[in-house]
Amino acid sequence: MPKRGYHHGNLRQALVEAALELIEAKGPAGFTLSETAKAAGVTPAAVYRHFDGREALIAEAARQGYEMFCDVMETAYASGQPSALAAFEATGRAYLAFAREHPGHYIAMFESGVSVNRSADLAAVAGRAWSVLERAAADLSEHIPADRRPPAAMFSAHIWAMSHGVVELFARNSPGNKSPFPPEDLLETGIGVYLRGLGLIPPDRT
Amino acid sequence: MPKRGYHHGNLRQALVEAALELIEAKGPAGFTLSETAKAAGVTPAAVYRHFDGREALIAEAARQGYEMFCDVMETAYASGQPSALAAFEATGRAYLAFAREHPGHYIAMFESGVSVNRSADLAAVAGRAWSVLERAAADLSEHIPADRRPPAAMFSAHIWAMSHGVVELFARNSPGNKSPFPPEDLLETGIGVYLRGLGLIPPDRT
DNA sequence: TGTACATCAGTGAACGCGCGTTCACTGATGTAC
DNA sequence: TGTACATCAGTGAACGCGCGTTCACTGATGTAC
Repeated sequence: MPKRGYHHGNLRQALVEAALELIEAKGPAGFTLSETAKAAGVTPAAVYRHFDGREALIAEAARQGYEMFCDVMETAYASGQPSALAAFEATGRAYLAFAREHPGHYIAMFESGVSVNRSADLAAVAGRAWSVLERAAADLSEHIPADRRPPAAMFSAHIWAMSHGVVELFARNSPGNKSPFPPEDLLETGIGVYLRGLGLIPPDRT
Repeated sequence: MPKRGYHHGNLRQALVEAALELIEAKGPAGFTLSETAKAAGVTPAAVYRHFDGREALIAEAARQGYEMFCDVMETAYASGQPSALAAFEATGRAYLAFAREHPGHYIAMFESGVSVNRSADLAAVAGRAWSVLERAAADLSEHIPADRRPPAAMFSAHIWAMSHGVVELFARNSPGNKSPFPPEDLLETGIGVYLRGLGLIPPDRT
């Protein structure tokens, strides 16, 4: 880290990180441009050297989140290859791990109210993330007889919905919303039951 | 409706309804006490005749939501009896129907940041809602051999997670987040696959 | 039925606050000669 | 190496705004006599 004088050096990224910490600590509504600037040790006006405004800052945080999310999903997918099942299960675990390790990013991506269509960049990277999950689902569904096979998009939508639901309802340390089970277990078993329902894993495997 | 003069007549409920419409239209962050008062045709200060403040107003909206939610869940559950499966499926459908028909309530309940432990009333009614789903799951899981039976709480957590995920990701008209399938279908098929995974419905029923 | 009065739901003005944003500026950095 | 200068990242003061909340008040309602 170079000396910190009048010029910050890398304020842009420092702002994104300060924003993420605030979002993580106080939720999407708790984030303000002014507080973010203060947390980065800078005047609110300085933010405008790097971003068009408040929304652009959150959007950049979300974009970086999607970028990382793509990476972890792709890595997980590759790690399970050539087994379609192993690849799929790895992406499910990666999803939850991402949400837990990067709650600020996750909130910026899904709960900040920033539309994914705000910019072409954002839409592109979000689409990439989506497609990893869909590819994993499509690979896996090839093991299902064609006449009983649900569309891969529906398959992945189910998994995404369950993953997101587990994150929102049980993986947040929201006061009083005590989770009856560790969210990892909840998601793992939930997906397990679901896959068994598709006939993709044997009925009596636990 | 009595004449609308200086005294409103039923301002308390009118405020709750105005708040719900605002939440529905602009999301949980878009809700403000002042705007709610204006929408009800009243000065912001008048709100304090009926509520302790901003939070108390949202909490009351959430409470009424949980109340209705309990009712529809219980009705759905009863409607499927004595078949545990029919009762369970009806509660799933009722969940989504509630979220779609009463988005303001749903948001107040799950996305407004109001803790369910804010008051004893709220906690009690939320617990009741929770328990309907759990009871439906418990009934149904009795048809599973004891050694392969997941805890009913886990079972219902899975279903709740998938339901909530479908609502959040696919049942909102958020711009650009186009749903590939109608959310009703998504949830119905998702739960169907899940139940098949538990061996609760025959493998080749569609 | 009519009058006096208590009640209390709603008014309207005011408050302090933090927000996002703008603007002319200043001072550190780095390049040209 | 040293000086002049352009660049531009950050300052600090100011803005208008809407927020939640408070307060003394006013005027409609309904009850007692």
